[in-house]
Amino acid sequence: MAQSNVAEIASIVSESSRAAMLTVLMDGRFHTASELAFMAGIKPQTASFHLSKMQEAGLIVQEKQGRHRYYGIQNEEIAKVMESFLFIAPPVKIKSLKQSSQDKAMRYARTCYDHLAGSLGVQLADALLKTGVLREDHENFRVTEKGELFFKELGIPLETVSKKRRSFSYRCLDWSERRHHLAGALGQAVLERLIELGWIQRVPQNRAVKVTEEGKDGLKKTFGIDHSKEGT
Amino acid sequence: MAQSNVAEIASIVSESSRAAMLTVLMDGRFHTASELAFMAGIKPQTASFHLSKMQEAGLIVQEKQGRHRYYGIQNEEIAKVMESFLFIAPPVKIKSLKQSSQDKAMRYARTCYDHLAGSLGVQLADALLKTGVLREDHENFRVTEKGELFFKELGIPLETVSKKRRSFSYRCLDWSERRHHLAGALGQAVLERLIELGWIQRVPQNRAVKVTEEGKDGLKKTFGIDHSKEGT
DNA sequence: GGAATTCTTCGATGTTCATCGAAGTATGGA
DNA sequence: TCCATACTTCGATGAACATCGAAGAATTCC
Repeated sequence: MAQSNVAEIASIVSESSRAAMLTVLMDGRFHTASELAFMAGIKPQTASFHLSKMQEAGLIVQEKQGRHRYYGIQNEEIAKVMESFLFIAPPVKIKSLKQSSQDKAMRYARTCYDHLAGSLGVQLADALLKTGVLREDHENFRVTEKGELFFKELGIPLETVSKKRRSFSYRCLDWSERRHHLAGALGQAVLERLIELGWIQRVPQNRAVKVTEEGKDGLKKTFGIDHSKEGT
Repeated sequence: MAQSNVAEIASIVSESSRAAMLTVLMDGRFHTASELAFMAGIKPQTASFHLSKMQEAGLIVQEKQGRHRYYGIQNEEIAKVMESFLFIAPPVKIKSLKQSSQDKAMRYARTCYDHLAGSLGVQLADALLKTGVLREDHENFRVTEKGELFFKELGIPLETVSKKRRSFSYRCLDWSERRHHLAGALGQAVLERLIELGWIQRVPQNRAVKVTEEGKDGLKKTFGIDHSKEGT
């Protein structure tokens, strides 16, 4: 009767190999087909089959580069929905000490698609609100006059950022904190800049990011974020 | 490898009969097993099988009443994720004139779990913000002092509403409007009150709601909402 | 107590779909 | 030109699972 297309999207995500690949892609970076196959523990043929299926469904995009094919999440909205899944997905059973510390690290700070999430991401958004750099404006954050100066001093040229044809600065819900953090082009720019400054570093294996010693200092001075403990 | 539980939840929703039943349940009301079976176009046995599966997964809850078993969406979070699915699900292909006007009506005003959504829901939240009844406060709306008086006059006793053990007044994202509307216990209370006042009426077949003649008048006077056209 | 209703459990059936081996296409390098 | 790499398409296999008939449990009505 009331055949909904919700089922179609869900059926894509429901397969464990595909879900695994999507989870990998949630780091916001592009990955090759064979890399994704390896991460999901399947043969390249099978991965190819799944990837084309997900591409057809509009969940991911492909970019050819020589004999490699790079795959990435289609856009922010897809990433957002994937993230929202974690809201109701039962918490992962922690089996090992290693997993436990990984989980802790992820909850503290991770990338969500192309911006910063986790406790650190939420603290950052909070700090920017509190100091009047950003203001809440319906679904989005808005940069105040004071904010324009702030980002300039931080080394983020807003003119360039706002030229990209995507939503500039919207609020993204954080599954571990259940609070919003900063997303959109501005969120991406901030993440990039923090990495560039050497304040945080991506962890190669997963979406977690690590705060460096300079980072602790810089985050304290620039944003007033004091963090006594963090994940491994 | 990195077996995610996201896949488990998705696999529940991915089956078309289950998706159909969940869609029906998204009106926020409880329905009997046989009613859901009929709506999904399957035999009672099959529906029973699906319902127990969804219950086990924590998506829905059961309530026994005599020889009937009533099923409903587990909680707001589940409803929220279901709603967020519609964000990325491709728009339904409109085949008939009837479908087209149904779609129009749904977009104009519908229930989202237990509160008001659609264009009307968003307009309402906007109006309450503009007049200073509510204020945005992170993920939630907050009732101002002025607001307390407002709701009292509207016939909604806030003391009673806030006693319920659930989030009082949070912001829910609207798939058709891509804007937030009012959810939580307060959102439910407002919907109930508007129905009680006879300003809006539920449509039996689906989640759409209809604004009555008194409703047009009342919404205009109380909230300043002027609506020139609505769906059928 | 007996009949009707509402829903569930069990078992058999058939279809859908993920998987991988084998073979085919494109790209890059020697 | 030939080979290696990266990825795809095709076809066969096997397993998971939705479906429904039949029969069983629980409840209400007479």
